[in-house]
Amino acid sequence: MRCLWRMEYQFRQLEEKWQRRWDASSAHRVNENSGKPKYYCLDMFPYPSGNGLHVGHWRGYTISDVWSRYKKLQGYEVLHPMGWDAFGLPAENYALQQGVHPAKSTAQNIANFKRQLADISAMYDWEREINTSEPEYYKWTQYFFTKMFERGLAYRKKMPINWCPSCKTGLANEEVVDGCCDRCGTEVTKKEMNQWMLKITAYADRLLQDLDTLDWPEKVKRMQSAWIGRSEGAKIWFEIENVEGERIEVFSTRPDTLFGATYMVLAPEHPLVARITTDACKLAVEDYIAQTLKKSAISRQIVDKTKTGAFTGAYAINPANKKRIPIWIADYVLMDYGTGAIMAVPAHDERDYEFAVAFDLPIVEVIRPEGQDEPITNEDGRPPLHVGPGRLVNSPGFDGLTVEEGKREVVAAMAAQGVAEATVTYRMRDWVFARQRYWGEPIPIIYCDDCGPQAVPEDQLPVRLPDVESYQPTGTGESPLAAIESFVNTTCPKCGGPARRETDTMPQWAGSSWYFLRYVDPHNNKQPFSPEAADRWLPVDMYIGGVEHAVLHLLYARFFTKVIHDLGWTRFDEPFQHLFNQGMVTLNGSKMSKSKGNVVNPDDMVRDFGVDALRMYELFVGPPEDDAEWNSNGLEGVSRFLSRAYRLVMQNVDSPAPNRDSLERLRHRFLASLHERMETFRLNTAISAFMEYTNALGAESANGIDKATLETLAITLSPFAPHLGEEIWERLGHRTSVFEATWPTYDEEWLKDDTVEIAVQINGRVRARIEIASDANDESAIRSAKANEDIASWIEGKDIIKELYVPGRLVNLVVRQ
RNA sequence: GCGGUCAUGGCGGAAUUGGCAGACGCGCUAGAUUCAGGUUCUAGUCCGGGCAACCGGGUGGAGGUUCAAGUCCUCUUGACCGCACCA
Repeated sequence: MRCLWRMEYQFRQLEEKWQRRWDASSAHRVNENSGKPKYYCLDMFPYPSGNGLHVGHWRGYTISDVWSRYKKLQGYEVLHPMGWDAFGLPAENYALQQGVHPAKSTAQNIANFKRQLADISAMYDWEREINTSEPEYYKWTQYFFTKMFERGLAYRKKMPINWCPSCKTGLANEEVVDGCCDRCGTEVTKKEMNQWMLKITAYADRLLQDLDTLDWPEKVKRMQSAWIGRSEGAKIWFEIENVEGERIEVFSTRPDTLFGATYMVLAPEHPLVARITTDACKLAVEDYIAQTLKKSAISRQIVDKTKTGAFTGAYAINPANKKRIPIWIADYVLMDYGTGAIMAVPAHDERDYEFAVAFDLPIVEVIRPEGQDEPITNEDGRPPLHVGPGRLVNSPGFDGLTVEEGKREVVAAMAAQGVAEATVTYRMRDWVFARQRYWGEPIPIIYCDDCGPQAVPEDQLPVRLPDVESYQPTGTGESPLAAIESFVNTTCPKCGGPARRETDTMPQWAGSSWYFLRYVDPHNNKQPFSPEAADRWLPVDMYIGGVEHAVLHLLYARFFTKVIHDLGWTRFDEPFQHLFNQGMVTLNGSKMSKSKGNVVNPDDMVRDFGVDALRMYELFVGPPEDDAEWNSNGLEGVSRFLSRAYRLVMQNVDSPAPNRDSLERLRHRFLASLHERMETFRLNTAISAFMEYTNALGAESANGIDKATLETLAITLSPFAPHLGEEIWERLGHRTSVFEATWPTYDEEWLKDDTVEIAVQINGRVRARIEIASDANDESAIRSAKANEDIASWIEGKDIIKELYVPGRLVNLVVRQ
């Protein structure tokens, strides 16, 4: 007997050994000149929080690394980088809470994250590590902002924006979830501020249309599409009685119902409200506006949908039939959407109907369902609500048209009179891009009294974030930078005169909107990246991360990529060809988080079971896209498998058996099965394939295992368990890394058998199993089935009314009862 | 309210897309080894009946299409996700 200790799977020594070798040989460096086809596999880079990694974070990183190594073995030059999304609220709030300068706490957190990430043994090329908070990086984030400014895509506007009273900063619409701050959960208020905005709405149509070209989960595409919220309709202008020079502009998706507009509603914040309200109504209107402002965003939108409102005393003229219609204000009309004003058609809109009932306003039917001749009246004497299709009525000149025809013709007729125009409206708003916080990229704009706002020229970038003692948010609507004279006071790049710097910073999402471009050329100090390198590596072939960024990062990154494309930097205009959202890991049914106290620490798991075992369990725990409940027993199962596999290999590695057909057949079948499962990304079942294979090899091991089998195991296991793969490969006598090897292919010939066992069914129930030639035709298969003695008793004396053979699977005989 | 996803043993989950339901792992039962225990190995394990061969039932529920349904269709129950007065 050989030394027993060599048979045991000593994962700790083994893993340390290979990690040292990989480090020493810079095994994970990308070779730009290999001549191999490229593959870009990217993780959503983390913001380095103080909490460190748990086994849930491991899952996505493991999936992407297994995939990267698989692609490498398939002959691709794989770019698999990692970096830090280090600017922004999470990092800054953590720093404030700890009382440590964000630069310092961020550096500490990065060091800790990097140590923990190293445990995964992913093939990250750390030579390409990037950090969005370093001047070498954010110089270029600022550069792209100046380019947007020059193109009119970055502009300043005074408007009420979302404000988080706890984080003391303005927020983008995308950062407000259910009326609360996405970061801290505090209820968001409105604040009138002069803001930097990015004109993402100019790209709305492209962002929507190009979704079709992406290999992304349908769910994420639906979310982005809903967020963009394109709707076609018309602008219509209404004259106001006794008010000259002003018209009310509304947006409607149902211009066909214009004749049924019996009143109008303005949002309480609408600028015309004060102008048109009559003296008699002034008190009630002002009272209602005050009430509305008191209501928070939540109660206005979610909790209470009862219709309230106030009459302004003013009347508008319906341009279609010249009727006087009252103008109301109500909080069910939102200033943020469309024009902040609507024409109300109570007969054909649920909300308008409720409002009309509540305030006893007239309801006029203008769309009648197909096949109905007479008007219908409810018990309360009102026409019923009808939102579906039908034909126009009570619309002189348009009666009898369908809804679709009506939309076209009414708009055409009104447009001819200059009171309407077909148009498209989006739900998506422009991107509020300024934050009144310290820890972000300073917005590179200089205000000159003579020349106006000027972009900081490229040769003066980066505008460095000053190193200061006090970085607490002020809450006044000004950034902490505003108090730093030496930062604020500067000279105008155009006229050289005294000028002031913009003191707001960029949001957390700025740096991550183009980081995937920097990885291809991370040390370039002349350009954000080399266009040649970008066009060589991008778009990203596989982007892996959580679904929580569906309408934040993923939308912003697409927008930036399109802008950068339009600036002439790249040929592509979509960054991520294939997106994969991994499911989260739960414990006791809920997402792991430090605050819930249900985190499983990967450091402990690595210590007890090893890196390879934890990697494999992260996949084996369930389908990669589904949420999965953590179960340490499952980890033990995988660990046992690795021990068995290791033992099986080590028993045979020094004197492999000669090749034989039974092993060759098993091997090709395993490879076929593994191939199928890898290509369909069913990584949990790929692990099962290994278990099935080694179980089958266990039965063969009495006669020894051949070298081809052992090499196959080494190569195919290595994406999952890279240390074990390398070890086996080396023990087989190879001097180069297993990752220099080629993923083995299978031969269809070995998948075939001379005979095959099929089921014989009577009326769809399995009654026997028979062995037949695999190339048997229908006739002979059915003959064999009938000849079977178990089947004989089932068909004896009965009429067979149908018989069929599904090749290689089953025979079904249908008999009359 | 609108849109979407899903439901399979004691548990996590398989099922080449309409063709033998329950692969693989966990857990459990029995035995062997070691023995202080764990480890390791062998066999069994959807439910009911039977010593057994075998028989009957079975993929949330009710119908339907089909020679054949976890898979397709209709209705229904429950869970989860996204959006939510978007004109």
